[in-house]
Amino acid sequence: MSKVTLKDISKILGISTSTVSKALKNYSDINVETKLKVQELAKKLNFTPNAFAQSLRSRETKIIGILVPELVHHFFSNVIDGAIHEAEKHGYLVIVLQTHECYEDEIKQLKLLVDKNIDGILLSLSDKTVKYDHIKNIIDEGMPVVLFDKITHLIDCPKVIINDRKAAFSATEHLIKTGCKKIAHITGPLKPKTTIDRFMGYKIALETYNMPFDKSLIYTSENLFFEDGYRLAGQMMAEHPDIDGVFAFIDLVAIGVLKGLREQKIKVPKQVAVIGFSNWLMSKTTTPSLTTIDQPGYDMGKQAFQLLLKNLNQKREGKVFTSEIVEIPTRVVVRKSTNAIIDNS
Amino acid sequence: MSKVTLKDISKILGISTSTVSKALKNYSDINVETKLKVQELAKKLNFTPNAFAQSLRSRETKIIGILVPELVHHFFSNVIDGAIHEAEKHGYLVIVLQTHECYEDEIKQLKLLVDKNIDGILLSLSDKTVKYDHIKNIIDEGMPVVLFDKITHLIDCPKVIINDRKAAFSATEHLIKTGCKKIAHITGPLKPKTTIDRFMGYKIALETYNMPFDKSLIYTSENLFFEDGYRLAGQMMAEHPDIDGVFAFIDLVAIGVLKGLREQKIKVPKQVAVIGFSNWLMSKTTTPSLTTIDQPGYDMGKQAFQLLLKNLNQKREGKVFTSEIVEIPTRVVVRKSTNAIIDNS
DNA sequence: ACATTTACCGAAAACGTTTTCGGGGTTATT
DNA sequence: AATAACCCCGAAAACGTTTTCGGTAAATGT
Repeated sequence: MSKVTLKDISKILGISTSTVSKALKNYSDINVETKLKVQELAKKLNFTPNAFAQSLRSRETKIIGILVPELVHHFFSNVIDGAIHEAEKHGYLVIVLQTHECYEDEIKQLKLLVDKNIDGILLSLSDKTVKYDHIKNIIDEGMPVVLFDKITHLIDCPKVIINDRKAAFSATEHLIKTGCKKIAHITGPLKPKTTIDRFMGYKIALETYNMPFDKSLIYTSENLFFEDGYRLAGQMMAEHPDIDGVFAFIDLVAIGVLKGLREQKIKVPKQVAVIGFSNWLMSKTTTPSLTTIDQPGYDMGKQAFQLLLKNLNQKREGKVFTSEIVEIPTRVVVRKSTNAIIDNS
Repeated sequence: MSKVTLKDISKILGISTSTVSKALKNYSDINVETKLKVQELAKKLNFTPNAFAQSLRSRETKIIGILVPELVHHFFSNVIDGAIHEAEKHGYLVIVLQTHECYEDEIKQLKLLVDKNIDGILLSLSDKTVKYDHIKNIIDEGMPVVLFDKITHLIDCPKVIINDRKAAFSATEHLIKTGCKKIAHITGPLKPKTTIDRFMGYKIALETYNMPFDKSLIYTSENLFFEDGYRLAGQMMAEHPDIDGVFAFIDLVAIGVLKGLREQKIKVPKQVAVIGFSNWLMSKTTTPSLTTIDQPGYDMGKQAFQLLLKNLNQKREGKVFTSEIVEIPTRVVVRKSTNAIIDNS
């Protein structure tokens, strides 16, 4: 019933636990026959080393933590998926926790992870986080941390990001190149870097193509709900009936816009083109299907773990942590909610 | 830098580690002043007990595992969300793993969890699993396991389920009560209990309302993709132009059906009504919005952990495991893809 | 005055593994 | 025959915590 230990094996074979341990790990100072005897018996008894005892000695758990704002979220669940897979390849398991965009929760959850003596942490900041001491402290105490997606450059550690500014530029550019003359932007909650970057990408695209920037074309969705897009579609068209393009912060809001426009009998993309951001599963199911920016969550999770692994090795060798930054490429996924590209040749 | 231990504190105060340990745990045989001194210093040095050492002694990790077919899935991510929250309330952390509907992976991932000496496992079976020895074995060896959603009654352990048959009955009944005379059913992969139950619910509803059961009205989506629903919408209407209701196994497929019907200029719900299953986030964003069955994932996760906790306590007290079965209620979420209920009064 | 209780503390073992160090025995080298 | 080299194994300490079991000294009771 209870687990087989080294001692059990050693007693049966009449040898010491040290010998058993070494036999199982193929030490060179153990006789081949002894090794075989031990390994056979171990297999027969289904011996698996006690993880606590190993951890206690090696100071390693082979467990990492991942902390995201929301687990029930197409993008983040993809990141977690990628991280779990990559971790598993290297013999690590993953504890998942959420902040629900709450600063206090972020602090609390990080403490839980640190106290469990896990080997490292993958972290995406909550939107509310504006101070970073709680994170700097755990890094200073030797815990490897990798930031992804929702990051800040005020923390010195490895990071995995997309270039939100560039991606937003591409999104806006796509609208421009498909003939849009008056493009609205629905932005997100104001604090996070992501919001600012996507807004900047939008603005720079307009400038690049010599189009006027009009502050009144910026609408805000604080909580990024479907209903926000639906509502804002009405407000936008009332205030600016000649809008012919909308770049929304996130697919869910863009889909709300689609629905709002449809109810106003406004043709998409003929009269108004719409582009979203993230390429959620649902964006290909809408009518018309939604043009969007692909934000490869799985890859981010995978890369994030790889960066973490590097620093786990650095730590094991007593070396200093690296602070590499990996940028994951995004791309425009062209579907039916935007027009075909105009060929000026 | 490295963690503060009991020994560190004991050396500073010139007392034994036993005393320190007992002081921190408020043992009655320690002088109040000593306790205070110890507790103050512990707080000052930011002492947190070493989790490995505790686990090694107590044989408890305060970690559980949850194994689901797919993490990137609206329903399962909700279950995980619920489980994580409930677990955290009781001081447990959660390791998340996936089977990707693969039997071999299920075996492998379970072994990983067992070998980590976690305290218990929440498990939803893969669609491919038809033998259950790997699960029975770990239960027999004393690991508390709770099954949820994708279950089998061939394993004796606590379970959290929805009544798929009843839910599917309600879905079909809703179509009938809103005037549908010829109702197709899109079923899922053939083996899992869920598929059979939903099919049975559909069939029993027809019988109950004296409607003919026609085998050719049963269509199958093996992988439950959006594209399946889209394709089947065409096939269905070609083979049975007079279909006026569709009950799909899952929302994603139902949404594919919606899109397929739209392209054939078939009015929903006027000509054909559609009902899905699960109440995914996207089902309220479609046009028309999708009537569906709400499958409360968060609650399932929460209840599953509570059942697990019961057996963790049973185990601690050396008692035998319970095998309670909790059924989570579902309900029809009426939206715009089905007609209004006909009042016969 | 002696016996007994009470209050407080520490030694030690235990959880199971890993690894260093050295010892004992055999074989090979001068 | 003495020394060196080598092979194989085990004792022991270490990781940090918890808890049992005494033990000493002071306080109390007779």
